[in-house]
Amino acid sequence: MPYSPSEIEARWQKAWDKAALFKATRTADKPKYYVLEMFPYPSGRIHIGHVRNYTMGDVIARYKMATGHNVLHPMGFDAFGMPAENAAMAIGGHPKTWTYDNIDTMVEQMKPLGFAIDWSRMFATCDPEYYGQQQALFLDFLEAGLVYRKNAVVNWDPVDMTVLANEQVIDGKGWRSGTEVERRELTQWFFKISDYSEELLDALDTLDNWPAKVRLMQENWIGRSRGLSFEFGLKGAPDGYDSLPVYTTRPDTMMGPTFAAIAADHPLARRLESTNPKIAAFNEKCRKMDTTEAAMEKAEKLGFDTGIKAIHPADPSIELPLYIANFVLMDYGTGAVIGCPAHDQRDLDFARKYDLPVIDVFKPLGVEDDVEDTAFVPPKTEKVRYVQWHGESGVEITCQQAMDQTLERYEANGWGEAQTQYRLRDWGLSRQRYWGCPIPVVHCDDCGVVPEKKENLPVELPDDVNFDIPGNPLDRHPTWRDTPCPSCGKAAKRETDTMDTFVDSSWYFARFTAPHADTPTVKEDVEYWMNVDQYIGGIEHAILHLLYSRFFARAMHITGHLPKTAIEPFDALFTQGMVTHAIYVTRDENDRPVYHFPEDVEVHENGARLGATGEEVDIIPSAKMSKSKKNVVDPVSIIQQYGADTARWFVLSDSPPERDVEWTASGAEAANKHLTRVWNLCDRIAAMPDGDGTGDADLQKAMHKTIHDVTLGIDSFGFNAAIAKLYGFTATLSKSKASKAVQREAIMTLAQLMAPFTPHLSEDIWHHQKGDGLCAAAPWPKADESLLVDDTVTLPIQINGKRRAEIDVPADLDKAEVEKIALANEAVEKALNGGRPKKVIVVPGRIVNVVV
RNA sequence: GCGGGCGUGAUGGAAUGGUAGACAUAUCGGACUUAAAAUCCGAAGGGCGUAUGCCCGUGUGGGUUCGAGUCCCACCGCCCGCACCA
Repeated sequence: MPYSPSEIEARWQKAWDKAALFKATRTADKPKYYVLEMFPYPSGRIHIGHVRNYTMGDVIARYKMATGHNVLHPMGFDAFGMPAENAAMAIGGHPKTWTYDNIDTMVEQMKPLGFAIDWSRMFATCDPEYYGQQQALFLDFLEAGLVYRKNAVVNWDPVDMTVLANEQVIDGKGWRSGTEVERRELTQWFFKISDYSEELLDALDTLDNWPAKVRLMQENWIGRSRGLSFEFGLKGAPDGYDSLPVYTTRPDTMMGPTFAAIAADHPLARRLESTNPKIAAFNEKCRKMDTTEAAMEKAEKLGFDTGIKAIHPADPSIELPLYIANFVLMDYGTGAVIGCPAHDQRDLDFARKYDLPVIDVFKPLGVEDDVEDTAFVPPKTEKVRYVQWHGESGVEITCQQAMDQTLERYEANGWGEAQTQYRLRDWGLSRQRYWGCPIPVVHCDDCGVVPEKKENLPVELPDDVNFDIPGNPLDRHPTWRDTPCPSCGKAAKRETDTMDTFVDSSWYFARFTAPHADTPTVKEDVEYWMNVDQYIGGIEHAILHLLYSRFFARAMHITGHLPKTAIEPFDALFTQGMVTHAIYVTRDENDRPVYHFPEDVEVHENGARLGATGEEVDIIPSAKMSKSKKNVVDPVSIIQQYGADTARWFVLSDSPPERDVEWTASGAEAANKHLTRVWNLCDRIAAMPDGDGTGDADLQKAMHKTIHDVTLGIDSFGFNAAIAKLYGFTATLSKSKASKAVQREAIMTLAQLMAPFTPHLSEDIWHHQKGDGLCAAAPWPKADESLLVDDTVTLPIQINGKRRAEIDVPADLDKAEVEKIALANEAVEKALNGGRPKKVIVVPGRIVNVVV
């Protein structure tokens, strides 16, 4: 019988369904295991990257089932967000229809992959059942003081009359209108995540099973710094502005500042613009800038001299010019900075541009040169010579020591005080858009901002909206806004802002434990299933999503929705790589790139050409898949061509899971060949006559080594390495002359070890070999430790670190004996040339190095 | 600009500081076949050499070590994030 995946896969998926194998249930007799992949956005079709991501989770889920766990492996959709509205604007229709149609399509595409998912728990964040509970959480957070309102800046498109997301702002212009974007201040809702800066930072140390790089990125993002908080006296400022609070992380530079600067949105700058048209014009210019940090950092540094003088707190004779500058951010620190050009590149560029003096505070040891074009910014632990040191010169200490001593001195003299600051800002959750979770509050003329009553939840989105006119359809809906005030009952207006979609994804993992409950969570269920034992997702979520979720878990604990043990919701995190694909490109007459689908290209020995015209094609290897570059691989056609098992096997086979893997047709072909080989092998063994037993011991030994290696591989996310071992064992088995019973045991073990990757093929082999029950429900094989050790080992002998010979020695031979044998080796004797070795290093079981 | 990461044969990659290149692709050779495909077996980092073998080799330059792809420093290139993309 030929290997026929389409038939096999459908059959066994039905069998698993019937046995309800993947339904997550709470029982007392087994430990639980919760494995979760970051849920997808319903963009339309599944992507080969999804296949890889969910296969990784599925390997873990199936492995944990086989090792005796109650496994929770759910799937859902992160379904609110801009693309649905954009689609509604571009092609008509309704975001809701577009979203749910996409979800249906994607579920239909995912099911044939045979994932061990409990589909009964599926939900989308745009289900009123889900977002109604999210509104309940919001109300609890509000009551607990975790949410507040303040003014904040948004990107405003003056032509489309709408708020733009950062990604909709391209080079400072609106993506549709092409007009210059303005900054506009709106009153918006914020989560008090900054109150938890210290805790979120300190608790990173407990996340042992998170990648170190993610913890480091979060640490830097939260950004704890110890610095000096002080006030400049102001000379020539308007009444009521006598002093200016400033914070600096480099107190030692207080000995060399040459200017001070404030943000264009600083209250003082706003006060000045009301009477000075030039300042008003400058501030206006600053406000037209992109609001992203990257854009601010890259933009040309601009300043406006206000004419006001800032008086140095430690020495009133120092008067610094006060600028308004576009690189100072109002929402970090106090919105005012001290400029020390010699030791900050940005300050130096600014000083050179506006002809400000540059005062060296310290110099490298043994160097006299003054700072010219490059600021001197050594690591804080480096010892330098302070040429400006509280009136002295020539003090040699580290910057850190200088900062500490300066802080002490400033505090002692009452010039300022030491302060710990965090870079982390509060999380603004208001979005001026339709397709999101409505913020459940009401604005009443008499009572102000009033929370909606819980019994009135969910506050559902109205369906009768259209997107012909830009702006938020909730704002112009004729009736939706009208509602009685929950407090006094008078006519009032609903909040029309919706929530950031990051809110939706900040607690879905908890909701999966009781997805259809009429409270956000259910005590017994969260207590049983939380925490997520293994979370899997892209590195692009290293900061925002993961930090927001950590905050949310704390907030949910405070409001009684999560146990204390779940405030760090993800015990282990794994960040997986992308699936990439070569891009095929030719150039048109204007040298612009023209992209081609892989199926239109014929790859030949030294390149590729277009099938239709024979034109040579440039190959850009291993690029991120994108529709516009035509290098997207459709999982549906791969499954039709080769079957789900091949797709699953291949996406994990060639690269370590944390790295990108390039999809190649030849690689998929090879994976398919291998599965066919295993299938044929099963057939052959079933049909073979009983042998004489030669090689039984060798095959058993190889089998137990493979069990050991594959188990280790799965446990440590070494899926590609585990697959390499499975290739090796398949080759061993196919050449084996062992007896039928031993070969049968070997092929069944191979099927089991492959089952997390290729569950359908494994199930079929299991069935053919008459295994008990379902392979997916069979207990994981155990390696016999006694068969894992070899009696003899081959040791390489190095002479001066270069390999020159090999010796075979008993594995348990002691060091002195090994050294004796090594020194008697021909190559070693030749190198020694009758002399004695300077040193002999013997690493048991590893290597011998003779130094001559 | 700031923060984080990555860089190994023709290609994807393997390698607790211990024989660099496992496994796979592409390539080449052989078996089978009238032939091709499929399948099976085998070769293979580069250079020199009939060969035992010798030299070189993990982005570049330096350092630590008996020993470095792995650790440290600097540089180059690419990727991710930068708070309203999901």
